[in-house]
Amino acid sequence: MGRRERKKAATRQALADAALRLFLDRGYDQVSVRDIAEAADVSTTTVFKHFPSKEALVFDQDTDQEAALIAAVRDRPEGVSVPDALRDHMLRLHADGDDDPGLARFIELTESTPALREYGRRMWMRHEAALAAVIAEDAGAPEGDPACAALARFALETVGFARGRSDSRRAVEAAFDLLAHGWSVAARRMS
Amino acid sequence: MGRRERKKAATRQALADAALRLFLDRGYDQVSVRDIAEAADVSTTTVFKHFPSKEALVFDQDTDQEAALIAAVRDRPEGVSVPDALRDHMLRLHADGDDDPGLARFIELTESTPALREYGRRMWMRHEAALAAVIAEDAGAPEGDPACAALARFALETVGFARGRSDSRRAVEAAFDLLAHGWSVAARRMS
DNA sequence: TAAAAAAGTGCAACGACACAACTTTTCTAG
DNA sequence: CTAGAAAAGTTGTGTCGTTGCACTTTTTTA
Repeated sequence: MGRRERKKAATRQALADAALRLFLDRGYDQVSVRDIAEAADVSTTTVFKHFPSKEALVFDQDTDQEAALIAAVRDRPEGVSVPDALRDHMLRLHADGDDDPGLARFIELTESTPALREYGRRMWMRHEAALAAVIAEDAGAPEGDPACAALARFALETVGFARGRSDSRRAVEAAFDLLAHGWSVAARRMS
Repeated sequence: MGRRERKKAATRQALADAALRLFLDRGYDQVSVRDIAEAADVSTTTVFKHFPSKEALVFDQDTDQEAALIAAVRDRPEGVSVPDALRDHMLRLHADGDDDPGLARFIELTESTPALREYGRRMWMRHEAALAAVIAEDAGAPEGDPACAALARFALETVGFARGRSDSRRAVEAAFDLLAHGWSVAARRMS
């Protein structure tokens, strides 16, 4: 990696770090892009050369969730259904927030800020097509099969559904209970 | 109704009309709030006294969809399950767009504009709590029961899910097929 | 009927973001 | 090793959505 790309990555990182620090400190709406630019010692417009929007500053680290999602379906243990594998994956995601306090702070920030909640949801839902594709492939259904797409959509929705609910674990389980039975019938029809 | 309220309603209507006309004519992003204000001969600030945001100008007519939704569940014919009743309701909504050309233009506008799509979705999803409540009441489940809430959320999601899909009717049906079986099991457990 | 409460309206301004012109830095071809 | 292409960064300027403050008008109450 050349010096150029290293410097670019460095400014990008500096911006994301400064943004997160300021957001956690003062709250998202109380920090302007100018503040962030100044904290990272660059001009305001430079921020938008690195990030498409103010919200994108928060969701910098792309912890390739899509790959994990796909792996959860494809590499599930023998005898486990697709909905069950997805349910376990979602519950695991929830559990991650419980031990890492930094991640918990991050989640609390994104949940309490409407703009960030929406943005995060959009990012998360982008994986619908990819998830639907693995499900279809796994079930031997044609690409773009509505039942597979619906399962993908609903499964992804569960994390948004669980938020703000008193018992989020139970909410996820109830949601997947709803999906599991219908899926077993649909899957039987396919193969 | 006093003279004051009449004038207020008049300006509000003038704004909504001007906005819709301009949006359909030039496209949402090509029309500024200042344009709309000028077309209705008021100042820019006045627009926001009547509507909370630019998007709200489009969704002016509140065709109380929530009541229809609740009625679809509560007044469903004997022997029809809740998911089936909701599926029929959603399919009926889709059919509405096919005969009224004005509504079709409106839908096309909201679907092709990202900001409007998001806003419309948020408005639509607001009914989740109310829908979950009737479902719970109907099933004899406690208020806030996760399974009922999940069914409400997923049922509302189906309209967003069907959009942009080649065969939207089939998409809705596939989605409800997924829900119906799981629901019959859950409902059995309750009563 | 006078005063106070409430509602309507507008000006100026802020914050996010786009765009263009220009400078500086890094990479690459000869 | 150097000239110049290419990319990164800066500055300035402007647009658009949205809001706070001040002002005016209408309605209500004493």
